Amino acid sequence: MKTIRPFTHAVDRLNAAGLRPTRQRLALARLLFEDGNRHITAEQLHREATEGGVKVSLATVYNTLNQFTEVGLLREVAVEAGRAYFDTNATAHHHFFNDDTGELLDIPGDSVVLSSLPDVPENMVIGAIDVVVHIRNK
Amino acid sequence: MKTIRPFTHAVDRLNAAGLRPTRQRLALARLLFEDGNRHITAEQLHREATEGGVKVSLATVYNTLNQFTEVGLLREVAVEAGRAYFDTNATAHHHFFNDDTGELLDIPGDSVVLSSLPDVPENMVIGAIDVVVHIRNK
DNA sequence: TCAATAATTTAGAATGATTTTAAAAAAGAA
DNA sequence: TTCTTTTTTAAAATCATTCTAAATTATTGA
Ligand SMILES: [Mn+2]
Ligand SMILES: [Mn+2]
Ligand SMILES: [Zn+2]
Ligand SMILES: [Zn+2]
Repeated sequence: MKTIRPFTHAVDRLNAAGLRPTRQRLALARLLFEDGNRHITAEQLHREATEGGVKVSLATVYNTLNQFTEVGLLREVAVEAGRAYFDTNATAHHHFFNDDTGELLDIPGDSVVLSSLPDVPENMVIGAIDVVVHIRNK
Repeated sequence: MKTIRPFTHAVDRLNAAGLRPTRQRLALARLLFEDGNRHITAEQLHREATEGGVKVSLATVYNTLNQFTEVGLLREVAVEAGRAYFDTNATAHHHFFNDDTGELLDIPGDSVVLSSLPDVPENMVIGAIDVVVHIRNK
């Protein structure tokens, strides 16, 4: 008996998001979501697709990553100027960033706690809180 | 009677950092440090200099911002891919980032407290912790 | 003071990431 | 099938940043 889990298949995610399950989008969705959470750049995903025999242009990889982000399947994480990382875990969580290797890593669930929040400026509201813990070897 | 304060003048900062106090570096140092803390991009600083009658190339603005960062007079803050912000407060502190306007703002001293830190991966050490609180209007 | 030397600045080219354009291909509807 | 809309794509364009190589400026040490 099969347990019903949401978004088990890439095609379901795309349908739920109102995006046509095209060959390219399906292939990229599989690479992104089929093996647990990932943190990846457009270039990395494009290389991975190409090496895996998926014929897709870099422009489409960018389009797709941006579309997935718009519909909430991904989120963008800013760790250093110049490179955009996409995170397959779109829920609120924080990151280690290895400054030496450029690797982005999730910080486990509740191991970072913000015990107090600052007063937000007049007429402003908090959208998201990003904590990046920079780490290096040794 | 004059109170002796460190780095009151731009020239002192440059000397202390072992950087020749050239016309361009002095002008940029004044713009950066003479009116309290600032968060600024290379383009912004270049425009400000140019409008203020200081003749300096964009390449030199980049060179200078990078040099100042290397010697610890500035630090770089990553808030969104594509743009590098430089912060005249190089000590540890956190930021509000206005996603609508691109304005970067200090969070007052101790109003953000990380009450617990994550276990750092094997053979790794924490370099810095950046907290960015994204805010928007209304 | 003055040339020799070293550091700095600069215009413009180059790079790298990302977006745009406009046309071809694919997908969905009828 | 056709018709219509969406998607993909190659190539060009854009934007931030760095590099190159030559010109300028600052420092050194007779
Ligand atoms: Mn984007
Ligand atoms: Mn830099
Ligand atoms: Zn993550
Ligand atoms: Zn700051």
